[in-house]
Amino acid sequence: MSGAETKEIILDTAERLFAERSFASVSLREITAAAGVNLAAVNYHFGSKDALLLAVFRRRATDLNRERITLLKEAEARAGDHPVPLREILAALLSPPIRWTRQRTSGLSVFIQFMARVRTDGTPEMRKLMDKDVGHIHRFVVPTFRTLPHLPKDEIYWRLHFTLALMHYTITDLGRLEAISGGLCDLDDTDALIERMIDFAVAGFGQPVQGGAALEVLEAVSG
Amino acid sequence: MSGAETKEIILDTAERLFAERSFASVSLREITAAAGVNLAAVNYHFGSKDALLLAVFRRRATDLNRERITLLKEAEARAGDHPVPLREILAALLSPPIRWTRQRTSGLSVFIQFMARVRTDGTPEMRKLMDKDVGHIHRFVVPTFRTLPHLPKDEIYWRLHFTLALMHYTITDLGRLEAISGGLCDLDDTDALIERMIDFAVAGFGQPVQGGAALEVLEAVSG
DNA sequence: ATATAATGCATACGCTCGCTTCAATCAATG
DNA sequence: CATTGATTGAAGCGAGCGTATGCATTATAT
Repeated sequence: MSGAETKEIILDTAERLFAERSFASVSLREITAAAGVNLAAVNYHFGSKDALLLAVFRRRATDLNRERITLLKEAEARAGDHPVPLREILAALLSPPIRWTRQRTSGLSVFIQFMARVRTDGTPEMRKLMDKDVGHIHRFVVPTFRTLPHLPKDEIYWRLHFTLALMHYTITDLGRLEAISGGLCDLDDTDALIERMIDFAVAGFGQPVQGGAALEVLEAVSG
Repeated sequence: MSGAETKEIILDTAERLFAERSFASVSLREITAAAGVNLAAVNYHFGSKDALLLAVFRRRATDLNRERITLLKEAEARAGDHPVPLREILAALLSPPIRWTRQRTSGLSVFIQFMARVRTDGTPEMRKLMDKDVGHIHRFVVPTFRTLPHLPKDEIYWRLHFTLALMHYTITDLGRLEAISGGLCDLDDTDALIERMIDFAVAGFGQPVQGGAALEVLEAVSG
């Protein structure tokens, strides 16, 4: 096995285990045993456990955001001079991570769960990783302002926050839905799942502002 | 200091630390040091670290669900023979944990974050705790079926899932919203926050079913 | 007041952790 | 084939972990 192959196997295994359990509860011995490599390989190739976590993150994070931005730019191109329909902005934001989650063959799937864990595992290493990801959201805030000019900006932030909630919770706790519904909900149709989620979010954006009606937004929302 | 006092202090401190960081990354030495008690006190009063986690959970979980059920029953009483307005069902489900989160003086606040961590910390101990909480949701599913008889049941499950997402994400990641919005959003007005969240969810419930319109639900939703 | 139980405290055990060391092995090069 | 640099393997280090033990201290009850 070449050195590069060893690195990849370690990254894959660590990504999977970190996605499943908390950073502190996964030991290097467990990772290396599952990966079939020597214990010392992690420190040789990555330097430390913390650095391994960072490497897992780095390997895929840029890909994900690139995919989102590509979708957003396509939507902007389609819109021309007009504001981008909200539905398409949200689709660019939500569909890549959801799709990644659900293509079971690829390592991208577990990476999304890994990301979700990073957001909730309160260790300092995790928080550092999280902060690297805040800036990308702003790229989606700006076109949303333009699409929904009648909504106060703080209201848009709130509703984007709730939209991210849908995504985040769906990624981490879809199994819970299966348990609650007794298997009634079809979790395998990814496209339908994304549509459902976007429908829900778009409806949330379309509601009038608290304390005052703003029905104009309904037009912009439906694009 | 009496034995009961010691137990309470340990529970408070453990609850806080477990809310902040992952179960595995918080050591008994850290807990007992922060609590100002002896290291052996945990094993004396609770038996083990796992048992301490369980005790933290037990102490408050019943209170939370009792409060939710009380609100739901009040809403049912007000409704009489009519279906309970969706808004009130969701308020009963969402407002207790959100209120608990935001009353900074009380330990209830950190307990909600503790619960949120339990849901995402993938350790086996945590999963056991999670499973204890599934059943309570069903109490809210049934009246929702009755209020929205035109919606397919799986659709209701989906939208309840999304609603729980709003709650969960808001509890865990409100700081993120503050960062993204640059402090624009007012996070201190709890009532307004709850209203916003319920508005968003009600709007999501009010949308027509995928592939077909069902405008009747709009009446039921607004109650 | 004295006996008895409950609790607090300091310490230590056994274990696993992340990390290091150093010799063995492999691959490529001259 | 010998040499060299990169990688792997096995063993072990000190530190921190959860837990157990033994004894001091305090509270309770007769």
